[in-house]
Amino acid sequence: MARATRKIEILHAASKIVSERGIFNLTLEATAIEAGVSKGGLLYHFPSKEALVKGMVDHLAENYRDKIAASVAESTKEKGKWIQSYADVTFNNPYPNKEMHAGLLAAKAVNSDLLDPIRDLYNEWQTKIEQDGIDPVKATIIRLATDGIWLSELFDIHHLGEERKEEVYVKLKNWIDE
Amino acid sequence: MARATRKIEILHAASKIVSERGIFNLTLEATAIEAGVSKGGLLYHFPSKEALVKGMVDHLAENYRDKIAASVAESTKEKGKWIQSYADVTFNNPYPNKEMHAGLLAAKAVNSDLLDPIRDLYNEWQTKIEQDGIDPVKATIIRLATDGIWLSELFDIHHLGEERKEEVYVKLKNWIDE
DNA sequence: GAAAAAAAACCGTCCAGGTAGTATAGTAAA
DNA sequence: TTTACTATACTACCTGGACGGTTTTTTTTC
Repeated sequence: MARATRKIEILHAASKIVSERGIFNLTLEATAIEAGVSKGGLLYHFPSKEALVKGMVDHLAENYRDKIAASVAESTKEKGKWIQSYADVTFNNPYPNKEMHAGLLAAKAVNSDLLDPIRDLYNEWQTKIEQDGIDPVKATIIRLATDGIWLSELFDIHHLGEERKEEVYVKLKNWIDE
Repeated sequence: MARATRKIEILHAASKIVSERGIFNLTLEATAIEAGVSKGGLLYHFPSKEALVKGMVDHLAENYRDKIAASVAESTKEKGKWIQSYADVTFNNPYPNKEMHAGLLAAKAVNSDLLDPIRDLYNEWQTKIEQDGIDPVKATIIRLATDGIWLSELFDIHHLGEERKEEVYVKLKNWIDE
């Protein structure tokens, strides 16, 4: 194995293009150039554009799952560790979120079915969050609010100031332990 | 055919295509066919694809603004009528939301600057929501949670069951008046 | 442990099909 | 006369993917 990283490099390149230049600029050639590989080389790893986008989504879903799981494993809380971890990771990790944004947009554009791994992820989390020792409705609201932050970052629609964002974060956190 | 409606029909057709077939199928020809107009006719109203997408966003921003404003005007509440209206409209109006989804995705794909009218809208609402007689952090959380519903509908990621959605809605509503 | 064979990783060009936008000539109604 | 279109043809360009190579790495054989 020359290096399993080549595939990953290509996926990062693709995400970068979507983030910085938009989905219409995600072409095979542009991705190849960004990744420093030839078009043929790219097609060796991902035999079609759809395969490339599928690769993006699968990869980020796995990453995100691990990230949350690691945070949960570290937690010493008795109740609400899942929702706490979900909020922590989303509020404090701009980087994987950016890849997530790119992956979601690309998948939505190319073929909605490619979003299935994300759907699975959400279903898993929602189940965990609802069975985590706190009121499931409350937990769901916290999840939704966290997703709301996400939506505004995805479209750059309305950035809460850092201060207000922090206030929201603290209030949600306290609410978990109430 | 009535005059002013043609442009709007074209915009609806464009939204429909984005919703049902994805952004890559939003071509000038497909839009013209869907709207029952010739390609030349479409280009008469919208001289470029970007102009078309701009039309989509401008139109839906205006619509949404009116919708919320109407709900606020109807409200008899003293406090929290803005956040209440925002939640009401978003939770209970699947239709304009669909157009919003299409417009957001199209604008994000074609040219992020086209999202400016939506940004203005959000800034206006956020200001109103924070100056509406209730704790601004609480109000912001409710807004975010409402946006969270939106996110999951946009990507069809995780549909809360109707029951849970209703529970969330009720809890948020009660929280406003607390 | 070196040579040979096989597999994996990668290159770069070519092409058919599609798309935005232009051009033009004409029609119908207000 | 202007506005609001229809219909068709055309251009200039881009893109996905096929294809036939080449190089690098791994495995097998002697």
